[in-house]
Amino acid sequence: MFDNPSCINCVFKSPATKFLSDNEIIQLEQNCAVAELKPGEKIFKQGVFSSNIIYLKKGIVKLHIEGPYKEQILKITKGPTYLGIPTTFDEKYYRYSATTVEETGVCFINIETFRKFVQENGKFAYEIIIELCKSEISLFKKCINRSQKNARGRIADALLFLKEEIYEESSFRLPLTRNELGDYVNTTRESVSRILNEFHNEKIIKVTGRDISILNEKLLNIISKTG
DNA sequence: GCATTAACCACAG
DNA sequence: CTGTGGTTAATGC
Repeated sequence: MFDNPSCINCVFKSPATKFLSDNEIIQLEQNCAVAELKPGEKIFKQGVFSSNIIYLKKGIVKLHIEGPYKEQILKITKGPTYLGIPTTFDEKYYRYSATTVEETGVCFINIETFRKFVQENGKFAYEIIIELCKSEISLFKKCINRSQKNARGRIADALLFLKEEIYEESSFRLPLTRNELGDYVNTTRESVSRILNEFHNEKIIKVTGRDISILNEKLLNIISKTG
């Protein structure tokens, strides 16, 4: 499952690691483990001692948290990106979980090594900050989406997000079950089912099981804004 | 009151 | 894991 990585020649090198010196790259290689994960595998789990920063090279991942009543999917993200910085850098335990939703390549990076790069290499640190900023802004959007829109609007928003930010195509296969999509946009699986069917009947999207094609993006945009 | 929205429940593929 | 129908509670004219 684990291989010794060759970071210098990695084709998935992150913007941040491009600023590492040769010496630092060697340190990275010595303090990092690579793994290929199948869909549905946990990368890390809420409540467990956190000791690694994860670099997601490729693949799609859901970040989720066990709330007082039910599961909440916080965000869906794809590589290349780092995972777990907020919960590993300054916290003892993972405050949320990360689970793959498709074939995924990850690197587990020792937190002390990562911390050292941030402290000693300004350009590296700058790239990390940029990524954290983007993530926070995107979460602000989701916050508004979840709290100020009706169910149709929230689902429309999620479909547009998947199209634009994840797949970059109008047709894609839902990475989540209806239930999980509900956990993502704060609704029930029944409502997700019904609304996807409504969109289908209104010729806004084409739904075949988990396969989605967006037919009328303009209308979907309007729905995502107004419900 | 009346309509709309969405959650909850139950049952069936 | 999904889809559907009935019911119910909350909210807004």
